[in-house]
Amino acid sequence: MSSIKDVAREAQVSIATVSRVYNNPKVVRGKTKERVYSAAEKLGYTPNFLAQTLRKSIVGTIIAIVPDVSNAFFMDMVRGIQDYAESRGYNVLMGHFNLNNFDIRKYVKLIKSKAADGIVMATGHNRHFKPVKEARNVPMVTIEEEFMGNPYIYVDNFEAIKKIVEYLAFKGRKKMGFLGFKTEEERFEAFKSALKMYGLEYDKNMVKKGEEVGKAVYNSAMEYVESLVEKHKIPEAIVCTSDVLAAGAIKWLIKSGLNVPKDVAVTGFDNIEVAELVYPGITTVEQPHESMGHEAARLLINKIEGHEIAKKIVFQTRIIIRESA
Amino acid sequence: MSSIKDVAREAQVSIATVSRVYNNPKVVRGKTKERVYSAAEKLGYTPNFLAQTLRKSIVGTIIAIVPDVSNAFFMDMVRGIQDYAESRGYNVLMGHFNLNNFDIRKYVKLIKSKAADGIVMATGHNRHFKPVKEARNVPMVTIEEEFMGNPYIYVDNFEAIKKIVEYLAFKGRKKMGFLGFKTEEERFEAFKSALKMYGLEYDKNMVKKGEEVGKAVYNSAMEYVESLVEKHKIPEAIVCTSDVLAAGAIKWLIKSGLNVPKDVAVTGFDNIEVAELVYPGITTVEQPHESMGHEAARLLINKIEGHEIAKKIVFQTRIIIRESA
DNA sequence: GAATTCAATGTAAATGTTTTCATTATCAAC
DNA sequence: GTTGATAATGAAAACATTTACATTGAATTC
Repeated sequence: MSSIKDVAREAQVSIATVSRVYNNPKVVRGKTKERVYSAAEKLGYTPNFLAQTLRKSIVGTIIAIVPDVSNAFFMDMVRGIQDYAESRGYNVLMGHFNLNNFDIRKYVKLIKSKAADGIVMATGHNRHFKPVKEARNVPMVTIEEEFMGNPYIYVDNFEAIKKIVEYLAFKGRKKMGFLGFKTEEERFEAFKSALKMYGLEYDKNMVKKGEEVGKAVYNSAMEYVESLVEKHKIPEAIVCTSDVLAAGAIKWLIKSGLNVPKDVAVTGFDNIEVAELVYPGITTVEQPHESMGHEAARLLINKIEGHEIAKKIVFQTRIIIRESA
Repeated sequence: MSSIKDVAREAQVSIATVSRVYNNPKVVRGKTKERVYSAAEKLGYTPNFLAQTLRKSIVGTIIAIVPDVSNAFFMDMVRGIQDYAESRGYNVLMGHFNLNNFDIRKYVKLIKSKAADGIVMATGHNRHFKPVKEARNVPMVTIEEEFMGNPYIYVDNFEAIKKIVEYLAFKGRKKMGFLGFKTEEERFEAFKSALKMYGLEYDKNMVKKGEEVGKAVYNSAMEYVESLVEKHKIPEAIVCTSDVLAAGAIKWLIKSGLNVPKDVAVTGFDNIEVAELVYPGITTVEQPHESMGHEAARLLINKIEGHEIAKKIVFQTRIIIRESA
């Protein structure tokens, strides 16, 4: 690989001039510029990123940490992050979160060692995650939940679930079940509180909060429906905390000879492709994943570049009505 | 940020010694090491990644380019890439591919400027992608299709589709339709060739090859089924080139009052979560996405580190039988 | 024609490391 | 107490840049 030195020699100028041609072209004479350009072309020169950033001490890379489950949800978010980062000239380094084997210090180290400037974290479990002292001064923005007092992107789960229950109640459904995961407390609380609000009875037998390890999502839905059938406790509606869960529930309900939505209405959460793809289409809560990623990246980059930024950005959800409820 | 210099001063040793403590600890005396460690601790020192790689001229970053559609397929692949890269101490930079707005030169530049060492490319469209002269000497491994003579990871589409048709024929299905995209020529050819092999008739009316721009996947399935119904040309089986297409087809078939698989059998491709999630579960071809990513990363990193590597790695597919066929 | 100004370019320091080579300290053997 | 060998450390070059400061040269003004 040829360096700036080689180009300088070839073009018969100093290295400073070559550097200027790339960083501040207007200060160098047209003719000299020409010489430099053709020398660079001839030698196939590209400025060395490492040396540049070492000198300028601005890296231009952010880390995006998402769970390592293959969910379209996170893929969309990553895309939002990436698109925006790109528009600001930043690169995105992939990080991944694994519930039973995650050490954020690995990523913090990348920041401290100047391999990257900041972190967008969307684990879905920040809340259950101990603060890490090394991460104290690392520019970080989280999605969905707060972490260590950093700015975060928030979706009003409480409001969303409330709207869903309201919709179901409005449609005349009384006995409602809940299918979610242990970590989604806010949504569960919202469910219970909404039931109360609409004068509906809460039945513990119709609730399942799974463990969420690995690919248990599908099994969780299956077990849930099986236990309902076994107990002869069939709700008139099931509120699920994700579209994947809802799809699973629908599948098993149909298999058990029940009709969705006639016998049992089912609602999801996320509005990912699956919600549209299955039959019946899933009535669900839309989360603007891509925009969330977008905003997270925007906050982070602004912070990195020293601007004052918001502490919290709240996104509105809306209900998408399809056939399942 | 404190540098190696600061630590050296604090510990009263030379910078060389500090460096050695981190890179080659056994050559420095225990007591000195102690001094250095506590100085580093006190100053919160982390070696500067940029300076390190500048000096060692080994970067330790690869770029993973995947399409920007939110498909679990690619998410799995990225995970495979990332997991393996991590195990070799490499970071993964996200790149994304957009059919009508993709310029690989952006990524090539990152390599040339030493921001990264190589590229794993999984666009699904390499074949239709013009060679780029700048990319000539860039370490690159592609997935699914060859590109510019680089090593690639291959799945035998021909064989896979053949197996699917064989299975359907074996089940007594005669009139078969095909739903895929224009770019998937190999699978289409395989379909036609397999029909011939089993003495079945090819009916142009039962074929759709969509354009595949953006999120058209779902619509494509809908239009396909609608046109079949309109023409009163209902096949006994439909071979789809992805699970998403299959799910869409199933949904619209059911909506049209047809029974899957009784009236129409439907098969997918990929074996992503959706295949398990919908009802009826989709009979499909399993592609080992994660392993493919894994192998791609392995090849690339070996190439980067100067080892001799394979030109082509072929993965075996297998049929996963569920309810839809 | 000398003085002044300004545009264009060059020199050299600085960024934070690793590593080669040279030097010094330590210790055993005679 | 020398000598020699070896272990531990230091000095400085090298990696590829950017940039503050200095220098040059030409044009402008008087």
